[in-house]
Amino acid sequence: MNIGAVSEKSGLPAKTIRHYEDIGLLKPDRAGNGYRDYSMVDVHRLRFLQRSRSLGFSVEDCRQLLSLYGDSDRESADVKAIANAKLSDIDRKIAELIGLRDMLRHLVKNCHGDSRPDCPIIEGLAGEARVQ
Amino acid sequence: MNIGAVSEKSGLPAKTIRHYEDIGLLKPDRAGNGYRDYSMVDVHRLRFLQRSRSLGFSVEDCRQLLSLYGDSDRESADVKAIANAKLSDIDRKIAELIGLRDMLRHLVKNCHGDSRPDCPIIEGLAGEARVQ
DNA sequence: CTTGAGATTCCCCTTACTGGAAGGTTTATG
DNA sequence: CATAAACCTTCCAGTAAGGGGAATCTCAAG
Repeated sequence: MNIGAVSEKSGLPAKTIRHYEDIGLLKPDRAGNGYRDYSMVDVHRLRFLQRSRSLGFSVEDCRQLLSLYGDSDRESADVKAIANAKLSDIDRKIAELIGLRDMLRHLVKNCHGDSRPDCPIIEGLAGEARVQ
Repeated sequence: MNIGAVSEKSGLPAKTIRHYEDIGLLKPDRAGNGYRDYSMVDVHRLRFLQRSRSLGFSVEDCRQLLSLYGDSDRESADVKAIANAKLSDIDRKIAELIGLRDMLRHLVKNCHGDSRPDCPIIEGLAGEARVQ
């Protein structure tokens, strides 16, 4: 599969896919003409990268997550530790997104017509920032 | 309030806070000694930036979100449109995080001891990528 | 009054892409 | 077959969003 098809299937620009190869996140075969030749496994890795990058995980986070199944030398205990750490991150992100969503919903609801909302949304914006 | 205190309250490094000022996301007062002097509103904006950046929103997304309450010239319909667009993004992100979490949980559960997991997790990694 | 913590600016470095040039390949068309 | 469009290659340079660290200044404590 050529890079264009993979780009479409993964939702990532070809530039980014080549970049991920440069930094060692995948190593597609090469066809006789020099074109990169991707497998479905590559597509899966790239879709995964697209998802987790857009959710705020760093490339190094993604590399760890990808190593969870890709590295057959890795010990199971190690896999579990990494996965559990990432699970905490994910739970926190979910909670924060829900907070953000509720805040925005409140803003939309209290935004009644022709002038700016007069609710004290600014405090909601900051999450649990009730410090002083 | 000096930048150190604000850094602690917002969870952002001082460097980043100055950077956000450089790109126009806030404009703290200056004390007589030249030090930046932050208000609680600044702290709220920064906490908000910290949260939404870590959730994968770009700085420009954040700028729009911040403008939802900061710009008194903005029309309400405009506010609603932006907020609703961001709400869709947030809902999608939440769904993706939940998918990621379930995938990782499955991995942890099926990771029984001393060798690499033998479940076909690689397909789970790619989300709903059942294309061919 | 000096010493250490914290502030300032400035400049360069890093991460993670992104755009564009210059050129080779494949595919569709006259 | 020719040739043009579409797609691929590498390479180099630029952007976005900070981070490191020097040189200097200021504030609080002893």
